[in-house]
Parts: sequence; structure tokens; C-alpha cells
Amino acid sequence: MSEPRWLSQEERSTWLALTGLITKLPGALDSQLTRDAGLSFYEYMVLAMLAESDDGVLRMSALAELTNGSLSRLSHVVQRLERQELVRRETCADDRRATNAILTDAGRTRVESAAPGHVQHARTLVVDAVSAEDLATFGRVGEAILDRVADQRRR
Amino acid sequence: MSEPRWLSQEERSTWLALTGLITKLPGALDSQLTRDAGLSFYEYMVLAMLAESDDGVLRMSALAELTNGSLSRLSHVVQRLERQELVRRETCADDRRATNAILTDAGRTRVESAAPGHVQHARTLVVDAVSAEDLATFGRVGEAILDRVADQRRR
DNA sequence: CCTCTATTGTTTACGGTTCAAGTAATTCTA
DNA sequence: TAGAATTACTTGAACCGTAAACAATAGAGG
Repeated sequence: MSEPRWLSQEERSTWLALTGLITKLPGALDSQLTRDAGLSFYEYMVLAMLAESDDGVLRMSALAELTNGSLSRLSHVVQRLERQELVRRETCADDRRATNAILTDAGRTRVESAAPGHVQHARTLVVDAVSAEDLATFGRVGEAILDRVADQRRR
Repeated sequence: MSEPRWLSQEERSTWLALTGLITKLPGALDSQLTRDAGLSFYEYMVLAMLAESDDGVLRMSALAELTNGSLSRLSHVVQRLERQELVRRETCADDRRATNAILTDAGRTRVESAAPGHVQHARTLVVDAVSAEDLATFGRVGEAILDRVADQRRR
């Protein structure tokens, strides 16, 4: 292999900022949520995506997609949420391979009580930390990166 | 608590892009590195930071800082790297509480062979995915967020 | 129909991370 | 200068995520 194109100083510092983000931010989100609501960030996402769906029902595969998780991870997490009776599962009538995850009343109560603190934290750490314009650019770049990651995954 | 300020549609999509990033990117980096070099991303970072230091020597606490990891995590990882003889440890002469992590020749060889592929992957997924200007903005925003996270941590 | 393949999800085993506790050296304080 | 507090790191246990194997259903092709 020929000598690779190394990163310029500015590229490198951006790259390090991103790697810093992906290693530190998950912990920051988890600790606020576990402290204030007894949920991991991923658990919160599962409940939140269910709550935002019309009737609190989503297929496992759809839920995995929405939460950016693998089906296996989701399966484990839903099992734990089921033990706390925040979610229940039933096999889908249309397609008996599929499973619906269903938000219980207790589950809805729990997310709704967790949401304000979480949103506030998202504001403090991110949304209110920069100008609206920079934030928009940041979001677009993030989406471009996610597209690349998805491409990679597909091969 | 009063009704929180919910996120606007654009803020929300940026937030979701960021959460997508922090849940998917680590796996993408890990899989390239383990496939091509038998290292996790964090292990790579440890070796890379050592290789970039003058003499391949850094205190554990400095290394933890540079790699965005906890001292505990680093300690476990260095223990594993030590078993593969990529790194060794010795207590620091100046301050006998401290430990120096030292890159071995085998360790240096390993990072150097892993680096080109990793940098190429960083380019494909991130650096070459957007314009230089957007990338710079992205980096600045990332750093601003990291500052907020660090503030949070200090309380 | 009937088989073969693809889809959907679960489960088990394993490895890694975190958290809490422990150890040892150093610095501060009275 | 003794004792207390702090710093620096390690360790063990509990927990979580991933990967691989498995099971069940659906669809497609002959």
C-alpha cells in the first residue's frame, strides 16, 4: 500500500473532537438519565420512540432502526424493560415472525417524567451550546457521516 | 418543574443525528480496526498516543486524558496490551505513585501497520465526506460540546 | 404444492466497561 | 512531624453489548 494521505492539523483536531465525543457523550447522557430517571440512554430512546409512535406500538425491527441499535441489543433491552413492566411484547398478527413492542401505561408515565430533564440536558450540552447556524451545519455533517457509516455496513 | 422548552424540528433532527453518531460510529471504527489490525478503537488510541509522544512513554493519567478514557478502563486495556507485549509498565521514578506506560517495539510496529487503514477509514467516513469548511465548523461545535461535557463532569 | 432462501427475532457465550473498594505514595496541616 | 487528606493507580464483581448459532415464519421459484 502506498503512503496514505495523513490528516492535516485541522483535520486531525476535528477528528479527535469527534472521537472524544463518541467516547464521552454516551457516559454523560447515561449518567444524567440513570441519576434522574433510572434509565440508560438507550432504554430512554426505546421508550421515547414508542411514545412518539401513534399507539405506542412498533415492530422490533423498526424500533431497532429508530434507536440505532442492533436487533440483538434491542432484544436484550426490551427483555429488561419487560421485567419492569414498562414494555410488553406480542407476536405480530400479520407476520408471525415479527414481534410488536408495546409501551405500557407505566412505561409512558416513566418516559414522560424522564423527558424534561433529558431535553434540558440535551440543550445544555449541545443545542444551546452553539449558534443555530453552526448547529444546523453540525447536524448536516452528522447526517452525511451516518450515511457513510450505513454504506459501509451494507457491503 | 415548568414545561420544558422542547426541541424544534430542526434541533431535534440534529440531536438525533448526534445520538445516531455516538451509537453507531464506535462500532464502525471497532470493526474496521479489529478486522484489519486486531485492535479495538480504544486500544488503537492508546498505542497511537504513545507512538506520538516523544519517546513512547506516558503516565497512565496523561494517557487516560488523551484517549478520553477513565483510568480504570485504561488500566484494564493496558493490562491486556501488556499480555500481548505491545506495551509495558513501570512505576515512575519521580513520583512513585505514578506508572509509566511504555510502547514496546512490537507495539510501535503494530500501530504503524494499523494507522494507514484507520486513517483511510476516517477519511472515508468523515473527513472526505464533507467540505473543508463544514468540517471545520463541525469540529468547532464538537469541541464546544466537549467543553460542556467536561463542565458537567466537574460538578 | 414443495422446497429453498430470506426475514425476523431470540438466546447463549464471551469480552469489555464501569463502579466501588482497595492499596500505596505523597502532600498538606496543625 | 504525626496524622489526615489527596493523588495515582489497580482490582474484582456486576452489568451490558456483540457475535454467532438457533428457531420460526414468509415468500419465491420450479
